[in-house]
Amino acid sequence: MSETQRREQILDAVGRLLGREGLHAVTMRAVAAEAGVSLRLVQYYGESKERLLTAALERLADRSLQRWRTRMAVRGEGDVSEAIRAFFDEALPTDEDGRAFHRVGVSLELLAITRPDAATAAYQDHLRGLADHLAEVVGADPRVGGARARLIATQVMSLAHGLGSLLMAGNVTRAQAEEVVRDYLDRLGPGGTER
Amino acid sequence: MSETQRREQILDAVGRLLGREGLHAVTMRAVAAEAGVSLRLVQYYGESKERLLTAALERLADRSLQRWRTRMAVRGEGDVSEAIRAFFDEALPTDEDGRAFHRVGVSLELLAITRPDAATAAYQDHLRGLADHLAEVVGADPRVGGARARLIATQVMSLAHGLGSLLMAGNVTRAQAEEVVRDYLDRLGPGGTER
DNA sequence: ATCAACTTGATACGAGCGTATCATCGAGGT
DNA sequence: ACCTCGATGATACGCTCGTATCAAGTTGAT
Repeated sequence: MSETQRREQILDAVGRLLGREGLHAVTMRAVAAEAGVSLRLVQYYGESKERLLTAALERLADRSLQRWRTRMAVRGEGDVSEAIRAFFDEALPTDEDGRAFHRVGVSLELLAITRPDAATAAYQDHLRGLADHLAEVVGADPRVGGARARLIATQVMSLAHGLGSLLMAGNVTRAQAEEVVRDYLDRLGPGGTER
Repeated sequence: MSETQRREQILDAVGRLLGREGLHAVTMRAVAAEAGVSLRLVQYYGESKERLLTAALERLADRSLQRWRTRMAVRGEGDVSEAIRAFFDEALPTDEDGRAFHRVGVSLELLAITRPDAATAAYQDHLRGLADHLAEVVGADPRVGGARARLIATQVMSLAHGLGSLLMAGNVTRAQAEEVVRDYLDRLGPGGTER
């Protein structure tokens, strides 16, 4: 097995643990068991727990961004509000995959908030990448200015993040969340450009 | 020193630790040091770490809700969008207190998400209490129906939570956050009732 | 004053953590 | 064929964690 394959095998295990049980479940030994390798191998490729976590989080952030990018690319043109709706659809934790991703996100957020870590950089990179791309999609509509596209992107990301949290906590149902999104989009205007 | 004073002294120490350094910093020994008491006392009043954490989180949640309640009460009547603006003002982590509270919130969220804990109940209670009160304030306007008030409350809470995360991560500036809020309120309509 | 019940402190214990050590394996260049 | 060096496994070390234990101190009713 090649070095990069080994590395991916281990980083994937970290990702699965994060998604399934959260940050506290990620120990070197748990990663080894999840990946089906020895503890020594996790040390060998991960170097240290901090490096391992950072690498895994960067990988996950990259992946999510890329997944979102390809989804948008395949969708092609279309209404801006349609694109935003697709973003919500992708971002809200409605299935187990989405919930796992949300757990990863909250873990990363907590890490970034409470430690002057390298995780901070990973989190910021991820947010910036997402915001950039979303602003680009919104700004593709000629009726929307660049600065306004950025604002809407921030607003949409915020709403999606917060709504995701309420959804995960069981504080709102999926139907209620969808209604909130629909209402937001309605008020944004059919072209996403009103005001 | 009375029993309840002791209890508060210790729970406050937990709260300070959570706000300053996050969930991972809360150990029985760290709580003891922060409260200036012996480890044994923390055990004695906290019973166990899980109970201690749960009690501290419930206390913090209650407090924040109460603070928000009194703030709204003192404000008295006024425009609905004015009340929502005040909510954002209170909820967004713009000063160190607000940031500490946000750290507590994320800690609680992660706990609620990754463990079938008692923390889950505390988190849900807090969210529900906040949503109830916010919906009540919004619904006080005769132009807003009850169901719609609930929807707006959910939307506002989501936006505030998500925007707070972006703010904490340094992904948006305070000015940008305020602009996003202003834009949202503008689109909501002067009476908070449009559509 | 006495005794019982509750408080407080010092210390110990077992478990799990991240990390380090050391020996063995296996493939590739010479 | 040999030798070298990265890859892998088994095991150990030191630390911190939550919790338990035991003794001493304190308080209040009688």
